[in-house]
Amino acid sequence: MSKELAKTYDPKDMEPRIYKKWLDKDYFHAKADRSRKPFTIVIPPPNITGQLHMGHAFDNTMQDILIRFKRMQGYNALWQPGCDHASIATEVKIIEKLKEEGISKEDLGREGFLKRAWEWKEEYGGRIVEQLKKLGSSCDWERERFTMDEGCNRAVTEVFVNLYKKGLIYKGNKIVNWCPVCQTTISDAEVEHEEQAGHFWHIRYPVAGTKEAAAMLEGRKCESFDESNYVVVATTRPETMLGDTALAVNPEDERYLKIIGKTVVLPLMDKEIPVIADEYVDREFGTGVVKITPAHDPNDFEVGLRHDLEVINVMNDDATINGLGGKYEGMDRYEAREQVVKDLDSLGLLVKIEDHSHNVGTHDRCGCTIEPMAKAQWFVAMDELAKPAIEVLKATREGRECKYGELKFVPERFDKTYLHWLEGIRDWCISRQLWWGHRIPAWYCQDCGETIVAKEAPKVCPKCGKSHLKQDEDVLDTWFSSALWPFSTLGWPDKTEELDYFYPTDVLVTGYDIIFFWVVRMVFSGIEHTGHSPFHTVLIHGLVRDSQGRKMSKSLGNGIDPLEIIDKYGADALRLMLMTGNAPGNDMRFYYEKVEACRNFANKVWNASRFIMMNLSGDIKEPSPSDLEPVDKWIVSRLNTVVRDVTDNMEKYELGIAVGKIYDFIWDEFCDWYIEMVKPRLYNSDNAVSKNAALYTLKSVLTDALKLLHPYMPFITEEIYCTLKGSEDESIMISSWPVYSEDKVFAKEEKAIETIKEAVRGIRNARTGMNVPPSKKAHVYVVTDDEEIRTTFEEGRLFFAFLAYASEVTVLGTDAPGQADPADNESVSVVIPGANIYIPLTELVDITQEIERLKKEEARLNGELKRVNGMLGNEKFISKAPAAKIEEEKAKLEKYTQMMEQVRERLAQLSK
RNA sequence: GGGGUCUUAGCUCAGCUGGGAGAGCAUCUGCCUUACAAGCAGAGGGUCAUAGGUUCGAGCCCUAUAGGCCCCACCA
Repeated sequence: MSKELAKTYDPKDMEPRIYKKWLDKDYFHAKADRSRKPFTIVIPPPNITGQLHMGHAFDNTMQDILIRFKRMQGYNALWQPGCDHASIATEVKIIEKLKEEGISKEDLGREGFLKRAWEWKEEYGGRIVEQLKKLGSSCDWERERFTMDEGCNRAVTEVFVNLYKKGLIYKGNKIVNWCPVCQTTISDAEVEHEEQAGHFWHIRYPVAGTKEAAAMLEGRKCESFDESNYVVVATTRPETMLGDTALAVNPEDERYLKIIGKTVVLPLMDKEIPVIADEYVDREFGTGVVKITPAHDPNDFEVGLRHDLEVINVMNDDATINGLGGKYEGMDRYEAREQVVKDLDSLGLLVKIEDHSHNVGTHDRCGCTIEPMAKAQWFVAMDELAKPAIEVLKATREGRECKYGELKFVPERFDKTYLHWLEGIRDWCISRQLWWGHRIPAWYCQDCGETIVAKEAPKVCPKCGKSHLKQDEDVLDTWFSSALWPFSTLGWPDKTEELDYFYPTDVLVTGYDIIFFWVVRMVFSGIEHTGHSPFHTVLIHGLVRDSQGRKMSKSLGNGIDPLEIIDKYGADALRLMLMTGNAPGNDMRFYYEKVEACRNFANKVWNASRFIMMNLSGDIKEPSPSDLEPVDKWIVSRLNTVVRDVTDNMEKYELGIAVGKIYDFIWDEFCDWYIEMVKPRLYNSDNAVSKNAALYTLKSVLTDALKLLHPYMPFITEEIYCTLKGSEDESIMISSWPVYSEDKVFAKEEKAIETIKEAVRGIRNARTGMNVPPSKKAHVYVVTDDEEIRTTFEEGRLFFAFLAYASEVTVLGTDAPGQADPADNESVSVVIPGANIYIPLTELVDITQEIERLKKEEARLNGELKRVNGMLGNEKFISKAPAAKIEEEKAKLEKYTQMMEQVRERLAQLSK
């Protein structure tokens, strides 16, 4: 006894109920099992600060589709879930919250703060997981992990220590990106460059020992300058001159040859600095003289290294000037800039100010302008790590074997993004001046200064034996642990069964915006620590934008909450909307109309299923092949093709194309044609065999179509499937994926039904053209000398009549004896290949209208003939095109020629 | 400065290895045809940005141009 589907499609109660069932049945759980092939996806771990947004919905829908598809195909599918501690993002949020309570993180102290952070994690960490469940995500929740759980912590320490021992992690005093607001370093990937309008200040630096220098040193404004006694430097950041330790010119610049090796006096700081020659200086740019501030500019830092210049950091961590900045101490960097310019002007050293737009680095999180600063930080040396990560992708693309496995991006164009970043990569600054995160496993001996990097806190210093050790205060960049995610979650560094079985994983799904942050780092980490690329395919998607194409963002307030959409339209509709009509890697816009259209499709599926079930009474037996009618074979054959194409598309990650085909099949072919075609058989109980064949076909085609749709719309398909099976113990998600079969190819029936469809369309078209209401039935004559067509219409008489609003169908030959000639003036005619169809509409027909219509048809055929003849008349086409294509065109020529004859004949009759 | 990408119906977008231009929404016309008005049956609407090229054949491949978007980059 099957229970009935509710009258209207209502996802609201259904979806949570079904999700709970799946959980209860443990369908999402995957265990290592040597007898089966694994398929693994690791989730991009959402931040514990997170709320599900459209981007997550998009990303996770794609993953769920792949996982469900593979699971149905028989793979042992694991979707490994978990969350990210999101070091800086979470810390910032907690600080905000503390601020509301009127306390700072320093008030709490490190330990107290961490306690609060863990409380935060407990409170908010589970929220996004609940939201992912609402979306239908079939993650193996029993394996849920966290980047700061015990296992991940061990992986992080292991990696850090290993890389340190290999010399690939080092502590160095280098220039880093410093965020004065967050008061921490950030990596290059976290810096956003934006064009800003600024100025070029041209400043005189007097040569040491000149009268100009003397005047300056006395604090007098110099009124006249001797040209050879100074050089002019153009700078966009005058305040950094407080830390200048040289001026540089190009060694081949004739203008400045004489001054190389001399010293100038640094204005305001009143000290002498050398003029050096370095290739780095572009003669054409600015004045050709560059001030060198090694502590506050990455290029200058490099120049400083080459020339052994002093590095003077003139700023505090909040970007105010420090004690090394003379009288500007305490001023903010922008205040200092103003004051410096003013002071230079009063000394007569400011030549001019030009407008100049230049790129300014900002922190992607807070938007604050980055201050490059020389600081002692921990780095990962990238050169050696990048090489195999580049190699594995190139090898895959070139079809070469690679010991690191395979790696490719879908779509392919993101290869370039990946390679370009890796090829130009600089060392990765991994230390952060934060508290929430993995603390760096380095200890410093307070007595002898030794640095000890170890998995466990050392008791005594191995060098001096004293026990006065202090751990490094900093934590690691949050991406350091994310980089290990594909293997740390499977148990690494232990040799677990899971790691052995599920790793390397298969596909990674993520947005193009985090290729640098995450994908690159997972690949080189995976290769370095496990010997393999952590996945063979990276499926890249774009951003979900608002209806005007803007990024959804909090500040704009244009974000659309997926949960609201799920609440209103259902998760299935949302999922379908996200996957429809979008090419891989492209951004998409969110429209309510699109969600509605998808909800309507769900409703269509619902009602079609309801209709079928309404008619399923008693036992439906599998009919013998001979009991299947041509229409049944037609839909089976069509489904078979769709199964093949959809599977093929999905295997190539063409998820949008695949679902488009499923959608068209269900709506157009199955609902609008097949169901309508079999209705007369369902309503007529006289022929039990025929009715059974129809019902069986309806049920089996629906079942397979639901299976194809299941990865995209898991809830509705499960609900219908179970109702159809009459048992809640069944589940479509563990049913087997339909397979293409040669036994289900019915070419003859496909052709026959297409002929009938064409006739039906022609008749409907003609009737509409004459404004005949469907309720007005009419006698339809099919006139043909083609035996096959004749049989087709004889066999399909019942449904043909139903679809063509016929009171009666008569099939006859052109010279049928004893029949009234249907081709009299009082009828409408429809021409299809191989046959003429006449409908006497005595009282309604309008001859002029009919002639008009036929002339239009004649024109259309003319166009077709012209095209075909053009091709076939082209010698080059005949000699070069594939034979099959030529045959195809010849067949068309024959078809159109014949139809044209029929049309002209009819026109001649009517014009009499 | 380098790279990528887009320009297809009024709107938003598909168009998989080149072989008769598609969908959804919108518009127009009929239909309450006993699964569905969240529906059914029809209709109109496109020199596929521009100019060349390759090819028997180009929305698709190549080159250039125009405009839009994105990413990367240490020209002070």
